[in-house]
Amino acid sequence: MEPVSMLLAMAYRAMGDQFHERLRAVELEPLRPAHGYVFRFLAERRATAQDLAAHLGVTKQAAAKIVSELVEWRYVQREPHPTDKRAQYVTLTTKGRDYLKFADGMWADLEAEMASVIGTAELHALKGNLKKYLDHVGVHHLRPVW
Amino acid sequence: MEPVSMLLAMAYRAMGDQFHERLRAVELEPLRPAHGYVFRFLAERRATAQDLAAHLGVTKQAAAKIVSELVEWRYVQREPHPTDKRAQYVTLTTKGRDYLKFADGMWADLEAEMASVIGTAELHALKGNLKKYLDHVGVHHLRPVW
DNA sequence: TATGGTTAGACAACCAAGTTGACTACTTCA
DNA sequence: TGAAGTAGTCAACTTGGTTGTCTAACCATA
Repeated sequence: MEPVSMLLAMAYRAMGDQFHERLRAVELEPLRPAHGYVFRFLAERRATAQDLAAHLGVTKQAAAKIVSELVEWRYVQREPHPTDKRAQYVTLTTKGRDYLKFADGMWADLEAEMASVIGTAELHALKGNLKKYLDHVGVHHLRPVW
Repeated sequence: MEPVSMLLAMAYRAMGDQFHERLRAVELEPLRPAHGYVFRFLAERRATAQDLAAHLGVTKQAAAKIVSELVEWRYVQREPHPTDKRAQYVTLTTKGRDYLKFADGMWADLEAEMASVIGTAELHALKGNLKKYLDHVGVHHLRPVW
């Protein structure tokens, strides 16, 4: 039997491929996986470009480039930082939140398909065990898989 | 609860991070994930650069570059194609097979750690369900997650 | 058996997404 | 209040890919 690592990679890639295939049908701007990680991060907090850089695991210059792109496409906007005049907060616009909602819907569809294949209880157990493992290794949030 | 897609990505990335961390301690050449996919593919068959390109989902030129690199490091070697004078087979050297064995051992260690956290039976069920899903979506072998 | 279409691999020019390094303006702390 | 550190920008470079072109070899068919 294949190692779990390989099965995890295959399953993740299979879902991701279907996600992007469905996405291609509707989207305008060429959104890449990195953008998804940004949206998801910004959904939970206000963040500076530096915060994003740390989260994505890239340099601040790379993060700044991504932010500029997303600002241009109006998915995010810059706001003055209340206390630090050097910094700017980056936040989701309505368009950004709408996109995230749409993407979450597609992920949920793919999850439902998985549930229909392996069963709801099995899916629930699978998720529970993955969480247990993640908790054990101390991973608590999604970082990019590149 | 997070979507499965996210849990799969997190778990895969968590295992991958540990793998590369352990790898860093011993390796000489700067092997990247792409190389792992090449080794694993070559372990099962003789392949031309074109076959590799198709498997990796990159152009033949990109595949050729990777092959040249691995030949230089002596992980793989080129062999004349028996019937097609244009083509060359790429095969693993002893060094390549040794590396693969070593890597598989590390993946097995990480899997054992997972088993110790969630239980052997649970791990077995998890793998079985992932395979069932992969079978349903028609994915039968590992393609790179980039 | 000649010939036209296809394919494997090499070479070159280019591109995208990251990097490092340097700088300014502002912040923080002893 | 001065020195060290930090947010963001600009510019040069690196890397890992791309497209485009070419040659030699293959293969189908008339």
